[in-house]
Amino acid sequence: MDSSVRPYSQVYDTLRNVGLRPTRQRLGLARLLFDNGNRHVTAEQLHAEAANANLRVSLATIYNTLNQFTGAGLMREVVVEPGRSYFDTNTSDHHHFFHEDTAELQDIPGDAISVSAVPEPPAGTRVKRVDIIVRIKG
Amino acid sequence: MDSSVRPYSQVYDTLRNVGLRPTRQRLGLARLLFDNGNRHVTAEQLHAEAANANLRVSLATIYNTLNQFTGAGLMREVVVEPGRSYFDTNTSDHHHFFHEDTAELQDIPGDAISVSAVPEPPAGTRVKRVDIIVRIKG
DNA sequence: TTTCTTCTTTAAAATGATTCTAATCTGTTG
DNA sequence: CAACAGATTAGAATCATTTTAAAGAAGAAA
Ligand SMILES: [Mn+2]
Ligand SMILES: [Mn+2]
Ligand SMILES: [Zn+2]
Ligand SMILES: [Zn+2]
Repeated sequence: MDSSVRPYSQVYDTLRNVGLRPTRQRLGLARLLFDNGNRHVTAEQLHAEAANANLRVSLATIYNTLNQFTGAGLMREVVVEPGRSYFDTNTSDHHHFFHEDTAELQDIPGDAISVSAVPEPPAGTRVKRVDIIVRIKG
Repeated sequence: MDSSVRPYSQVYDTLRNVGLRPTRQRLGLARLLFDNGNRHVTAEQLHAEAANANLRVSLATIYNTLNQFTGAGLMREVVVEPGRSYFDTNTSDHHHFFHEDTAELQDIPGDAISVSAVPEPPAGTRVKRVDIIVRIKG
């Protein structure tokens, strides 16, 4: 588990497990995303971060990768504002504060909040997910 | 209260009250929006509906009007999908089912669902609104 | 009602996020 | 290594929304 000795091995295996080739770009992005705790990033943010980390990746690849990671269940998409999407490395059951001033997301652990008595979904439908967004301002 | 006698008077007063000139376009859109129970519409949907009702309004005016009505507190914006916004004529405290198949919103009355123990917002912030989206599929 | 001012509407262009295209490159497997 | 499938990328395209700036309509004053 010494990341200085096997720097890429964990994400490498993760990528293999979900059927994605461990390319230089995906490995680099996976490290940025998963090696630093839970993250909520937009494509542009991640692109800037990659550039900053000397990882050359096109914006198209950023989008491809975020969508692939999300499709593979490694991340999830959070929609709070019209116009742009956030991608969340925390795939466990949880909810969010959204800081309207700074446009930042912050986790609310799943057990710190809960919905009482969710009404029956309309006949013929089933609940896929319940999203709670607590919008806050300075 | 006979709408065939005073067809526009209610929305007319509403517009005056919020400081918006009662123009032909705003009056027509307000009738489409408010005279038929609660609605959840996208700009494109309302534009099509207006055309269908023989009301000539540009798409730019649709956007202007939806944003002005929202700013005036006559409607609110609901964000559930990346890429487009829904505008809701129901301004009371309530939440939503979102049908992922049909991309339609359906109200959940405020008293039919509630959040237990919303955690304290981070220091220096206050809660502006809590949005609950119950995502459902056929 | 005429005039004056301010607000509104609109076509068209601009913007911004995201996706697509199609050419080039790279990882994997034999 | 050879061959192929899959991945990356620059740039174009798309789509929702906003902006621009010119023309039109509403309200106030006279
Ligand atoms: Mn997506
Ligand atoms: Mn808006
Ligand atoms: Zn999260
Ligand atoms: Zn609603």
